Amino acid sequence: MTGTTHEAAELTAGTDSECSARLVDAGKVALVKSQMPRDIDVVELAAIFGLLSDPGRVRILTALLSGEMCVCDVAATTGLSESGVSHALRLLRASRVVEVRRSGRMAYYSLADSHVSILLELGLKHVGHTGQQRLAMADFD
Amino acid sequence: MTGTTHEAAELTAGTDSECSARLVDAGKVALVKSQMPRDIDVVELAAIFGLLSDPGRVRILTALLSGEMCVCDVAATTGLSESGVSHALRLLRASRVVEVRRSGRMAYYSLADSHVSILLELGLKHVGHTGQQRLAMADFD
DNA sequence: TTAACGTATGAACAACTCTACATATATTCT
DNA sequence: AGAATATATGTAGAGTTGTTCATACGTTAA
Repeated sequence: MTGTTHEAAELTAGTDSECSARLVDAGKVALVKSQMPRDIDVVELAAIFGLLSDPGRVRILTALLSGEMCVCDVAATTGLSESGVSHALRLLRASRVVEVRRSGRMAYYSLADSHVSILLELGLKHVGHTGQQRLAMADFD
Repeated sequence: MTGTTHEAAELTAGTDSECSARLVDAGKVALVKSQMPRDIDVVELAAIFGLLSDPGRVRILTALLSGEMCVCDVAATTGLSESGVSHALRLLRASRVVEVRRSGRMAYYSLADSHVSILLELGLKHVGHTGQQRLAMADFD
C-alpha cells in the first residue's frame, strides 16, 4: 500500500532519456508525458487510495461520516474487533485522515481530511449507496 | 487488493447478534449501523480504490485521461516497462476500468469507467496536480 | 514460409498487508 | 492501593501484491 520497495524501480525512464524507438505516436507521447503529474504527487495519491482500499477502513471511515465516535462504538458499528479498529485508526491517524479528541480514557475519532471524505462519499454514491449524512458536496450524475 | 481471504473473518458480528455491552452511545451506534452500506458495496468500493492504489496504475490511467493510447505509447509515457503496462492493463480490463480496441497487432486502450475516471481526476486535483485535459466534471473547492 | 513486431501471459520471488492474540498504558472506580 | 475499563501497541503468520524475466501468441512484412 505504501509501496516503498515496489516503487523503487519504477522511474527507470527519466524525463530525458528516450531509450526505445517503440513509439507509435511520438507527438502524443511527448505531450501527454509533459502533462503527467509529478512523481511525488502520483505516489501520494496512490497512497491515499491505498488507505481506502481495505473494506474495514472503508467501513470505519463511512461510520465516521456521521460524526465523531469513540473506538468501541466504531467497532460495534462496523463489526470489526476493537483491536482491528485501533490498528486501522492508527494508520489513518498517521496519514492525518482522522484525528483524535481524548477525554479521560475515551478516544473520540473524527474525519480530518475533507479530500478523503469527498473521495469516499463519491465512491459510495457511485457504488449505489445512498447514506443520509452528507458533507458539503454537489450532486453528480 | 482483491482481498479474498483477508475479508473472510470480517463479518463476524452480523446484523443481529450484539455480543458486547461495550457501547458508549448505543443510540448512535444503532442509527449509524442502519445507514451503513451493504457489505457487497463496501467490498466493491474497496476494490475500486485498490485499483487506484498503485503508482504505476495511477500513471497509466492518468495518461489515458488524454485519450486512447497503445501499450507501447503508454509505456513510454509512464516510464513503465511494456510488460508491466500489459499486466496492469489486464487487471484494469478485468475490472472493466479500461477497454481495448484492437487493430492489427496494436491494442489501443481507453478509459471505460467514468466513475473511476472521476475519482482519479478528483484525486489528482486534490493532490495539487492540474492537468489540461478534463472529463465532464464540475469544479470543486 | 520465415522474420520481425506488438502485445499477452506464466511463473517465481521479495516485499508488503491484514488479522489475531498477547500485552501495555492510561484513566477511573472502589 | 488494586481492579476494571478503554484504548494502544508488538509480533507473527498466512495471504496477497507488484516486478522481472522468459516465453507465447497473433499480425504484418519480406
